[in-house]
Amino acid sequence: MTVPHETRPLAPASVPAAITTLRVRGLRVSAARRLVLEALFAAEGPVTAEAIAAGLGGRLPLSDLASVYRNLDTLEGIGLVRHVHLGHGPGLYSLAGADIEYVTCERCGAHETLEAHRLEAAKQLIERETGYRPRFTHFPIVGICPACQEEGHAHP
Amino acid sequence: MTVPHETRPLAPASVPAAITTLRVRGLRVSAARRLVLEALFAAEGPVTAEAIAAGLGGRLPLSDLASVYRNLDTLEGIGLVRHVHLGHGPGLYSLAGADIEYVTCERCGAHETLEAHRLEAAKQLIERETGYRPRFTHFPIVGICPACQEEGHAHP
DNA sequence: GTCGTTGCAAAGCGTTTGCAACTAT
DNA sequence: ATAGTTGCAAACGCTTTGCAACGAC
Repeated sequence: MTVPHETRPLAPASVPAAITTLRVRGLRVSAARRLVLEALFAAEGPVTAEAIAAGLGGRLPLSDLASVYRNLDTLEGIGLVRHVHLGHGPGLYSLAGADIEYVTCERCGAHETLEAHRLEAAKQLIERETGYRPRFTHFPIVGICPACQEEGHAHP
Repeated sequence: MTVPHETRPLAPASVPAAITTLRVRGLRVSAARRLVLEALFAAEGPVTAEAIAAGLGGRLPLSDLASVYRNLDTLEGIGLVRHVHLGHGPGLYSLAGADIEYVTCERCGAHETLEAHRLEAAKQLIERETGYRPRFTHFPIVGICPACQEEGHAHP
């Protein structure tokens, strides 16, 4: 998915609900695909494909990493899943529910989630100034968190 | 450099000026290092390490890609160079001159540069709302450019 | 039976690292 | 002479791809 979220997020309420969506779209319901969904429902917060493949550290069966990536991509394509890039590490995947945006600290990696409407005023200023309509869902706002600001500007 | 720009940007005026900075810092002035600087001065806009190693497509001698990365890192460490990640591709390097920030389109990859002060009001709103002080120099604002907005929200 | 999907292995991309040879100081 | 630096090759982390076997429909 080069351009995610072109489909409106569907905010699945449960694994069965998500599976119904799969069937409606004519996609098959395989064990591997079901596992990805279960992992995303079981996880608290966004997780790596690696973590899903590892069964969230033992809570679920292992699956093949390549298949996890393929399934995440498929699920993202139909709007059930989204992912965000916080800093340089691996992408973090989650269910495509509420309209969530991210802020992350480029110094310590801390991050926060925000309901999109809280940034609406700022986004409109940016749009007026640049013409671009900002979306902090796939790539976050990157800056310096409060704790790192207090540490002065010295190297840790 | 995990956290770039900790040193104030020095805005070198010319290759000789940058080389003076190298000497002041006690760093050696090798041919490879000089070539990286020449490439950055010769390039119009930010360029990939690959492009520098390729001599900007013939305009300069070839150099070793690993050395280019090491030198870019060194030069960034002393504040002569910065780099930005626009989308998923390779990092783009430039001389650390004026306080420039970026906006990029996640749909078509277009991007614009902005003097940082133009976004000051928006950044203050974000800081008030999140506590984070935004910096769009290393990671840009990502959104949808005017052209892609007009194309509606359909897939291309 | 068909065709989407899987698991495995291998490749891909951008970047970093180990190391002996080199060279700026 | 003594570091810092180079070039090469090999590894890295994350993600994608080719392909035969498999399984949902």
